[in-house]
Amino acid sequence: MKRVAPKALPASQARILQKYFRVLLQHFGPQRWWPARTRLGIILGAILTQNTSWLNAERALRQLRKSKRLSIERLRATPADNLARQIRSAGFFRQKAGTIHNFLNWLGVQHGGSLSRLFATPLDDARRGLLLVKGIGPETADAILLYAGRKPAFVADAYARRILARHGLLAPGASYRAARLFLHKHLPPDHSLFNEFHALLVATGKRFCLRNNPRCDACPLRAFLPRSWKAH
DNA sequence: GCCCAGGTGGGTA
DNA sequence: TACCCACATGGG
Repeated sequence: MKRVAPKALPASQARILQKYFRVLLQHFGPQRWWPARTRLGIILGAILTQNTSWLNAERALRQLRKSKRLSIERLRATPADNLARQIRSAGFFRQKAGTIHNFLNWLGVQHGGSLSRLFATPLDDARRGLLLVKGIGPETADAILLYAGRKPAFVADAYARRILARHGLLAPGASYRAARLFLHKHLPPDHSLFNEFHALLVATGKRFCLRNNPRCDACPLRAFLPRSWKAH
């Protein structure tokens, strides 16, 4: 019988992800996210940055700080139209003002207004609860759980999905759910790893993996791009 | 003027 | 389930 050289085992998805993480960390250094100081600031930032640049979200956050409304009680006491005016720079301001109130009211009813109590509940329960809040979808829920709650919930945002899809690790146009499942399946559930990895993917996406103008030739992950990726 | 940015929810087929 | 659309500001 003809002897066939054993095929080299394909690198496991887990190994590929580990490699990406090492390369990105080496290239960019630690990102030390989330760029907000307090848990409440992180949660508000997660809502304010929905489909919005962080610059505009940060302006809104600064305005809230300036008007001394950065507390659960004061935000709850601020009428919706007033709150909307303050966060105008973040765009979708009426919707986001509603979401902030929805979240704080839910927190009051379900967790006695205590973030510590919210984050003391098991990850899956906390996530299910957050998803019941109108205006909080899967990405915002994961950002809150990961960055404010230090829970291992990967934020499989647009940048993460775009990068993984271009590298053939996800199907093009893969859903949030599919991307999150993939990352959770192939990474150890470590919140500090999820935190740093997500932040590094955003750093990569912003600079090199733009929607219609990818700059793969300069990307630190260029060596891992599949040959099939020719859109540049 | 145009495209884009760390999404979400409601409607329709 | 899979699309389509409204929601809105500000930078390049």
